[in-house]
Amino acid sequence: MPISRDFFVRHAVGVAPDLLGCVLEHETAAGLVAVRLTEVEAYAGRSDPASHAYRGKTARNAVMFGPPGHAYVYFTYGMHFCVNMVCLGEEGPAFGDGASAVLLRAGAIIEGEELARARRGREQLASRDLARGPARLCQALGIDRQLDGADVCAADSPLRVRARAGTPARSGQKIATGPRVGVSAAADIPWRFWVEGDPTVSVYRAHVPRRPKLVTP
DNA sequence: ATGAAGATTGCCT
DNA sequence: GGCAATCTTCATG
Repeated sequence: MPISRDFFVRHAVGVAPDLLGCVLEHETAAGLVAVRLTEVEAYAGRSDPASHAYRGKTARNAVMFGPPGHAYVYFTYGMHFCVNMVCLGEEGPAFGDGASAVLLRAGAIIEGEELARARRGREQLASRDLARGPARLCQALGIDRQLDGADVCAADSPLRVRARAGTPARSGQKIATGPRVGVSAAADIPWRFWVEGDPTVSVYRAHVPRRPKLVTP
């Protein structure tokens, strides 16, 4: 049974830490893959310079301006997908004027590891690396543009979120926070949340600006 | 129409 | 730690 929509009907900064320990599952003809989430990042809407919603609604980010509890999937770097959970906007219960979301950055595969491994391509990967990173997580679960807008609170949806059994604290886990990864703007705001000590949490990599384009003489 | 940057990753030295 | 891969999106001319 999927998580209640009410879970997402609040701001992303509140939702993000509560998503740790929840399960995201994607069911396809090939089978089902499920991950227990271990790392997420919150993005506020219009007020957040790092958010895709900062400059208003466009064709790409339209789902973020819709109702909470749906997936916002985007394509980046010419080859990778990342998935977010849409939450409530900043300006109250009226949908369409806020657009906050939580980026799912990493998790541990708890079901369908064989399929996840096949999708990831590399046979020699350690289990912990299968969904360690936002684009890897999407690749392991087979998430692509087709799932943009999918309702993760509906039982008949191919992409669903299941509530965690207990709080991380209850199972002896601590939640750590820090600056978001890969964002140049608002780097001082600690809206990245992860399960401390979990081996599936992604390793930090500094963002390197690309070298300038080569001009032909 | 054009171009620069991007919520990244894998492989190289 | 550095660099290439690869293409969509958005801002600007």
